[in-house]
Amino acid sequence: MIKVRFAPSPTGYLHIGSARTALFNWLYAKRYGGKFILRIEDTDKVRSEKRFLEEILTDLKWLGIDWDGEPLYQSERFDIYRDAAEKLVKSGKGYREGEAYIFKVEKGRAIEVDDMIHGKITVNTDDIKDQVMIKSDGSPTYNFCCVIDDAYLEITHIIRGDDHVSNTPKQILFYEALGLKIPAFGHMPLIMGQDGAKLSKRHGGTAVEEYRMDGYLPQALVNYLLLLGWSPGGDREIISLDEAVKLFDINDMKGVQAKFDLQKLTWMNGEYIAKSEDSDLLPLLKDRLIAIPGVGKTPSKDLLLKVISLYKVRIKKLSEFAGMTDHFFSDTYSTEVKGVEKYISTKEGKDILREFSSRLEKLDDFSHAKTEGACRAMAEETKLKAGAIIHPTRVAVSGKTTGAGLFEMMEVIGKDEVIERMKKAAG
RNA sequence: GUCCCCAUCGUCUAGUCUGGUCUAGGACACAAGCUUUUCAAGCUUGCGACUGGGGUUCAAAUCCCCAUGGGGACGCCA
Repeated sequence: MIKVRFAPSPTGYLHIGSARTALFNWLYAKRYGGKFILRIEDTDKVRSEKRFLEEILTDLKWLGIDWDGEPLYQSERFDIYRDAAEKLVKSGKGYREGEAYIFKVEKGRAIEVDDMIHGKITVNTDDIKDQVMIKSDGSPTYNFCCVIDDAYLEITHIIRGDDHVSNTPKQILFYEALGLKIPAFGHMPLIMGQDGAKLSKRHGGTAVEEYRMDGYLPQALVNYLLLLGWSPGGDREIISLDEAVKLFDINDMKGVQAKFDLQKLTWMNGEYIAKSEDSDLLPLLKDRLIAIPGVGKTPSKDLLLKVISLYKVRIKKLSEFAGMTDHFFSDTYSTEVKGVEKYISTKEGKDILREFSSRLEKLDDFSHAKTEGACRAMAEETKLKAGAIIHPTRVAVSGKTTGAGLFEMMEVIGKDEVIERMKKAAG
């Protein structure tokens, strides 16, 4: 059976690159009906923190990645690592240097790795120094405990970032010395920033959590990450996790480093938001709305759903929603100074608002069809363009020059409030 | 410096393994237009790439070599 693992170190948040590694391992397991194991690499007892681990697990779940069984903690296995090192020293394959256990590397050998993504990689042991197995403080080195645990967990395929290719021959040496079965390896290229440098904060954030907070949908982030280094072939781009499980083939992974394009991720996020059900968006948007000053009380579900259906096509990130729609939920909404100056600080603007609001007042039915009819009729009679009425009204009612269609907006806000705002703006 | 990996539009990529159907396809971004009450969406069009040089072959984006460029690793970090 296929068995893969993801081995985060709880010394920080979940990096977007690590999330991608986890994602492809998970996909590989799901694709072939295998198991996906979590191993916590907490050998650095000083830097490892519980809160980091919790956040990593939260992020994985958020992305839709689940794991089999309980995670394995390396911090609980120091004795096992030491025993293995001890054995190698006793058999002459290693030596002591103070408290440390060092592995002796046999020179002049070629180590071949048949990488699932890169193909054959050959390294000469002349380029590998003797390797520390157990450090002077008693903790194991990464390469050593990694091998012991991967063998213990019976991992069949190790899929990880390219930054590990140089670790692989070292680890193979350990597998051989310990008489353990060597798994298959696949190294995927790293994600870079737009400028080709290592992905960092200035490229839009490296923590999965940051994207969650900024209002990216997990489906969008996963879809985007999927496309970085993998393609099912052809023109397919919008792919769900379920579909990816069916389509995934590690042979389709590219050996090329890809640059992280925040613009494309954001575009994709907008696509996912627009296609989401209003009711699915509601719980995600509600908390963000309540958090902004002025809204205070919890808006009604009915009102929220109406506004969501009007605005979900206009936002690219969930975080944009509150600022664009505050006028539906509060009378202390934000206003654009420029819009006010242009449309309602002028005499014409005020005249139009007075005239239009008095016409609206006479309506019993405040549906968008009726209010639009009133607007068109007024335009006809006064020889004004409809836009000349609409623009000042929009600013008076919403404080903004952009947004949903004016008449739909007015219908949602309601007659009394609309008239009040218009009169107030007209002075 | 040494070792390893990689190379198609600005970016992500299809095509490369199994040379010919590629005057290289799609998406993001950008530009123009249509639609239109604004914005967004939508539709149409445009811009835009096989890193360079040698081979192999009737034929190369596709195979080989070299150069160049990019990345990674050389920790008693993980």
